[in-house]
Amino acid sequence: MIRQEIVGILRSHLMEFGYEYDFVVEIPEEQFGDFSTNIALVGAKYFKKPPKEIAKDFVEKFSGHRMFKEVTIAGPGFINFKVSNEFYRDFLTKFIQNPYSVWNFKRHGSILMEYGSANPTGPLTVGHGRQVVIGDVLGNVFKFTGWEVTKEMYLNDAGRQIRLLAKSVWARYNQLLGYDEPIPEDGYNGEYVVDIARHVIADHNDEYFKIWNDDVESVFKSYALNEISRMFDTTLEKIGANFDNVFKESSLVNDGTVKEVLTILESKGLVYEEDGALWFRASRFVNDNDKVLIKNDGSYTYFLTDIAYHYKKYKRGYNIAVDIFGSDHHGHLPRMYAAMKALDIPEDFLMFVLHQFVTLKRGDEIVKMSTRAGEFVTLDELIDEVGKDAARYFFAMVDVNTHLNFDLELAKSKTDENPVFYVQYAHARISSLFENAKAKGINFIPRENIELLENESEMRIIKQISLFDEILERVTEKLSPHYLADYLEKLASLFHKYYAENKIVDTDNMRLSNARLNLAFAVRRVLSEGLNLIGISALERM
RNA sequence: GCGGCUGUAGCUCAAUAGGAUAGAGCAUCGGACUUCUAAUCCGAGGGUUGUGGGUUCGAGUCCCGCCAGCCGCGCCA
Repeated sequence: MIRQEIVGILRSHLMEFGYEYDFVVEIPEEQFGDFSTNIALVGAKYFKKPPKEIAKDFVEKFSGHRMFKEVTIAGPGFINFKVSNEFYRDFLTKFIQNPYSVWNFKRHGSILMEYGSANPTGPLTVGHGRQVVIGDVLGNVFKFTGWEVTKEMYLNDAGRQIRLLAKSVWARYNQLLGYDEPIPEDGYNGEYVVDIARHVIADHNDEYFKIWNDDVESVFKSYALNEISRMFDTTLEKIGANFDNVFKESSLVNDGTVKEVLTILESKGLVYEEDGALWFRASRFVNDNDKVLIKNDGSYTYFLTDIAYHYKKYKRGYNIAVDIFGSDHHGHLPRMYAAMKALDIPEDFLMFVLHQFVTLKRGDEIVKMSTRAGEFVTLDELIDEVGKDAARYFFAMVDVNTHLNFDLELAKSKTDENPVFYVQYAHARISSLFENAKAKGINFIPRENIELLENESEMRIIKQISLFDEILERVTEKLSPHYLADYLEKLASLFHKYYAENKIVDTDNMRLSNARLNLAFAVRRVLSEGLNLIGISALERM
């Protein structure tokens, strides 16, 4: 917020000088000030003057400006700003009165977030967990910053994999009834497959023993789907993922969207037949090979239904669609962009977040997760072991592009090795301050005595508070939630330090106590908003 | 072979559109609880940013080559 103001002022001064070019206002190392700009350095080639002289011209314009305590030139020509205490105190007062008056969120459009999409053929994995948390947090932040958000999960209930699962369940069903039917090749081996078979037996006894046809397949398919959906729901609830909608692949076939898309592509001459299959001319739009839409056995590829899904997303009126996948799906991107172009859907409609993989560790030991052998650690087990808060925090705390090393021992530990509690503790600490104040007969009055705040650490904290909206914007621009976690840790750290150095509740100095409680109050507000967005609990007491 | 991501302190990670002396946490070592919660705080050590070139006032960041790791390159999803 403050940064935007500085940018604005600088830009208008730049225009007065008769120039227009890009520059940055950033937060430098503390010794240099609160904010800093390279406007004079970048301007050298336009002004045709040395950066330091240009800087001087700018600095003159700032003399006597109420917002700043100091504007100086340093190094090769940086202009450094030190914001006045008065300005910070005004900011704090406004913030406490109504945070939304200082949070600079515009009204944005509508956005459809798709994530956690999985074949309903087995339990959600740890990898899905990362994806779900990234999606959930991004969705929360988008909503908070003024977007209309729909969080959606796509269920691939129409393809070959779900049929394989049905057949696998049927094989287990026969085995349970005493016939040694082998699991199909590429089938599913996990224990949950046996559980589903048990359900079928409970309801139908040996009705389908050694009988396999299309009708039987659809029976087993629906048992499998129901069971797996229930498993998904349980797990998703445990990790606190709030989907607005589950979208079934099969609905695109049933409501004719797939056909509609095929018709459009055909009418544009973008499909052709070869080897008994129907192909899409992806190579016309992107640097990739053509792709199959309909296989030679007449069934649809995942690609075709996914095109239909995205066509439908666009038709549903969203401004932007964000898809979150594991990085193993990056091969899917070019063909999707090609399809969007083919359907005349604007280029900036579809955005992807590809997150890197998760490695589970127990101390130094890597935990093997092999899906085929059915010996994976499921997301469910992970949450049971480390808890929702730790799981979410760990998934949200690193850049989506960074391979995540998830240390189970660390996530579980209740010691200060664990970064999860740091922020929560700051929140709990402040809550206890207020209890303490109350017990000592200090009656907290919002916005009173703020003029008594004057030391460096107090100003640092207010500055950090003032950066909240900008950090959230960054989360949505860069599509990575880790900026928020970093921010909250920094704020918590500043507060812990402040707490250690200053007595906040002090009956010998009631007015100062009230001033400091105001500051603590604002910190707690930001912490709880931030923790909320990440989806972990803001505790009153620890 | 081609493509995507990654390589930063012993470990896990940051570094805000190319900015100033590359920062945190953990671990290690040394301090701080008769005083608002020590799940905290203070201090110390720890680096040729994988490697070799290039671009410029300035490179962890951009370009080219090389090395290493992960992931793709299906009529799987």
